[in-house]
Amino acid sequence: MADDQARRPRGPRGNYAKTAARRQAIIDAATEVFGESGYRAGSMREIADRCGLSEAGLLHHFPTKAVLLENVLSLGGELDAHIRDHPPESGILLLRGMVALARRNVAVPGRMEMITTLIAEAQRPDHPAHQYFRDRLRMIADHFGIAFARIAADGLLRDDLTAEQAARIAMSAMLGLERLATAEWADFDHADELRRTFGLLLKSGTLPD
Amino acid sequence: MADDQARRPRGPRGNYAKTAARRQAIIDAATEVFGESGYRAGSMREIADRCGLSEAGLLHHFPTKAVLLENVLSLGGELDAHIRDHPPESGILLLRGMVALARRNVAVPGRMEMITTLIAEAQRPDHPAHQYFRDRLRMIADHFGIAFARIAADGLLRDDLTAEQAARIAMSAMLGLERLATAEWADFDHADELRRTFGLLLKSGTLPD
DNA sequence: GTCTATATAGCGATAGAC
DNA sequence: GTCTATCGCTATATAGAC
Repeated sequence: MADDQARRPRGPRGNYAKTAARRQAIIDAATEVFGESGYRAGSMREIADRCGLSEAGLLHHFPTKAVLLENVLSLGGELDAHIRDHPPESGILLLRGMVALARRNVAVPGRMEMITTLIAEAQRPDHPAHQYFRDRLRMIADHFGIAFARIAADGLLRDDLTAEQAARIAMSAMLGLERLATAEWADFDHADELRRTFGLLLKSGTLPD
Repeated sequence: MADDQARRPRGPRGNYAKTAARRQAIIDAATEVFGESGYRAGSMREIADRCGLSEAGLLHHFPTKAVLLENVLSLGGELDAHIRDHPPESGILLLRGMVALARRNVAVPGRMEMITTLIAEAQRPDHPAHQYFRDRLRMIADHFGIAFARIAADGLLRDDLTAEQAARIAMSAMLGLERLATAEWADFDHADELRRTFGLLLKSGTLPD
């Protein structure tokens, strides 16, 4: 595998594919470990062990622990980017997008646990992921705010709620389900439950699937 | 402690008040530190420093870090005991009790942060507080289950929801608001927002205050 | 690119003086 | 009841051999 790559006259030199695969394996292991133990308590040794690597070998790919965390989070950012880069044309569509996002997040093994664990830990201003989660929460809040402002303008919101109240309730539901999802006995369909909650906020009583 | 008890026939001897005050100061500091850094990352040194005590001096009052955590949590248990020991006669009253509990929890400075932080950390089965938070979540789930079963039986539940669905939504709302409460820009009345959410689940649309 | 060996630092906890 | 001093452990990160 390495020899094929080395013989090519142009393009990347070393065996990049192998390195990329190794990096991905490290990121996957780090997601697991950070999810189980958090950032600070999760050790580089544990991550290295799960990749069949020594600690120093791991540090060759990611020079510090904080850099590794950044890479783990930016992977998650690709999911979040879906919200950021796709401003939907209607509030209802945005709610549906949130349900879809929740569905995808639960599907990635260990991801929910990692997010829950890191969010709590990152409350500290000096935590490497503090700013990231601050921005993420703010972004989610803004999007719900926009969604319900439009829904209210379209006359689809329940009469006894303001757009701000509805946005806060919707956001609490999403955050709460994230936490409930980590309980092993909570074996219901989280995304569907979120859809049902959103429906309660509308005049019609349901959010179309 | 055993020696003191053996020697004195009745009534307290030494300056017990001073010791009790010191213990309380330690618990307050530990609540802060565990809330900011979590149990594992939060150090006994940091806690000792905030009390103006040396590390060894702190360990005189609480022999190990785990024992200190137990004492910090059992303080919170006094709040939780309110739910456990006061089975209300109606589902509506139970919901009102939950709103009141939320109101009290937010009022204790640093308590919400500590709970959020420790819950995430205690996902690991080997964490000293794992069982405690497992039981706590289970207890909350059970109480919501009972509450909405009664509400449904009384014909007060929305027609398009089952009691189980309503209980899950209510619980998610409570957990989500706990997390939202730690965001510094979320300066709304969390307990009132919870009351509003509960109202959405009822046929009447509102939960009486 | 991966290893062994090591530097450096912080942790919880103990021993014993005062 | 509180201190200083210290032990034993684990952590991140570096240096240099292969």
